[in-house]
Amino acid sequence: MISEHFLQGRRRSQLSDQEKLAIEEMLSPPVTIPRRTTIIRRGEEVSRSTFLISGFMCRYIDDRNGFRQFLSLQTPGDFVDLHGYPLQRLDHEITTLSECRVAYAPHHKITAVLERFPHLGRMLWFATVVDAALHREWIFRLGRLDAAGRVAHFLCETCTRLAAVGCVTDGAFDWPLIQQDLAEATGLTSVHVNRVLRQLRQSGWLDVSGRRIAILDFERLAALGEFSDDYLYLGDTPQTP
Amino acid sequence: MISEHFLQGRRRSQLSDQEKLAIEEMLSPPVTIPRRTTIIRRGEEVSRSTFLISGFMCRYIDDRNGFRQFLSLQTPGDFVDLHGYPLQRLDHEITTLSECRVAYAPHHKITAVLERFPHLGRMLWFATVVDAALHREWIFRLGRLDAAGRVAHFLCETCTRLAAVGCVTDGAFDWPLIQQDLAEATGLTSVHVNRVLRQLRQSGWLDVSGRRIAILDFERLAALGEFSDDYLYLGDTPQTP
DNA sequence: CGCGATATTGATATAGATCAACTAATGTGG
DNA sequence: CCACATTAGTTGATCTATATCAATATCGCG
Repeated sequence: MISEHFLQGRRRSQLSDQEKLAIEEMLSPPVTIPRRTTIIRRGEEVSRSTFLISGFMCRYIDDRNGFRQFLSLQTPGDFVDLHGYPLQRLDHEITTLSECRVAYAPHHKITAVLERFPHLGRMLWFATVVDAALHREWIFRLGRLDAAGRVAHFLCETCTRLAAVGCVTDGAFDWPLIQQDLAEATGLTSVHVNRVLRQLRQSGWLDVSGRRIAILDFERLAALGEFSDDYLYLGDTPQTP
Repeated sequence: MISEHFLQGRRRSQLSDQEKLAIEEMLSPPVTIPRRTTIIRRGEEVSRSTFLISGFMCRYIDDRNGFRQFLSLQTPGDFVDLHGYPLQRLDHEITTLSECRVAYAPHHKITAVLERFPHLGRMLWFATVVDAALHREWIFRLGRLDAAGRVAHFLCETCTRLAAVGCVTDGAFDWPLIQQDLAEATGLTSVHVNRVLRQLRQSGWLDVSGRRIAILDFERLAALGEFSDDYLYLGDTPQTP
């Protein structure tokens, strides 16, 4: 099942078998996109949304001088631009960081499905407001944490999200981001990210080798980054209205 | 009409008279809240959402040491915590900055109304994803702009939003925020905000007097803050699906 | 009028940026 | 499979924007 990771670890259990099937039916056959490919540009009108099956993507905004600010890291199971369905025009770019497997949901199909399954509409709405909750935590991270805290917080968040979709083994996960990407996510320079990583490595809290990261001391990283996973809305299953 | 400013300047024209009436009916009678009153705390379960009729509110997250990061400034016509409807538990605090007039929408009433008016559901969804678009721009602002740019961008955004609901005359609007608030919105200290404001005042781009702000040179401020209003989704009225 | 809250200014400290090599990987065509 | 090119990572030296600390001035209100 293509969308098996959608809302996994959140309220997926509230989806009926019929609804899960309906999601599958609104998705096109999966396609593969090479790494570092931009699939949406700011200002673009969109008529379909992208579901990420495997790989990493990110959303970002470029400033006047081409400096880039990441807005989100997208991991398997994310409906990357579901907000494009109500918005119809996007205010940011989207690009692949690794080779990605995706399936598209044409907006007219979403509309058709939601007419038959109104409750599924609330679940999709829920997915977009969780996305906004992540944005809020990013604002906090950039506004109030120092360099080490930002990196730690970002890694804790990513690890927790990846764990929820089964992409973490023994605290380690694939990591296609280069240090420049980390810098663009945390509002730092790549030079400073490099120094922060060294510090975390030397403390024995982290291991970054090649294209993989191992979190060795999650507790300490979480303390450093003032991370708590409540804003991810994992694990709880109150009824979606 | 209590909710006359809801989605004003956006897709309000798509609301039928019946739908506008339905919104009115899901709102409780307006109440007044004194300035600097916290109405929601992080982690709190919510069973109603708050519509802001007049006054200013803000959402924020406190860090471990009580330092505060604003996540948003809420202006008249905002459905401040509509995302609480699908989320059911909030990940941030909400407080009034000035005396505010609000009306509450109990979630069970929203549910009832949406059953009768599915299209209204898409409009509410649209309102929450626009809110997320603002969050994204705040991430950009904090991650990529310097102090003066952040202040300028924030003021341009606020002025544009207030203008859309008719709260700006001759570039001037009420301003209950103290410099400490501006600092908490822009990730700076109040001392530095003070210096940036002086600079903008001396350049003749701005006039801050008492509890009012006048934007004297919007163009230059917008250039300084790399502001463009596209992410506010004003003025266009593509059909909400 | 007087007191607490807010704004302003100056002096000094510092986290992180910038600039500039240099090294280590990774990839590629012959 | 090697030679070379390209990309990514690392380190040191220096600079600068903003924080911090501290004092004073002004505002708004009871």
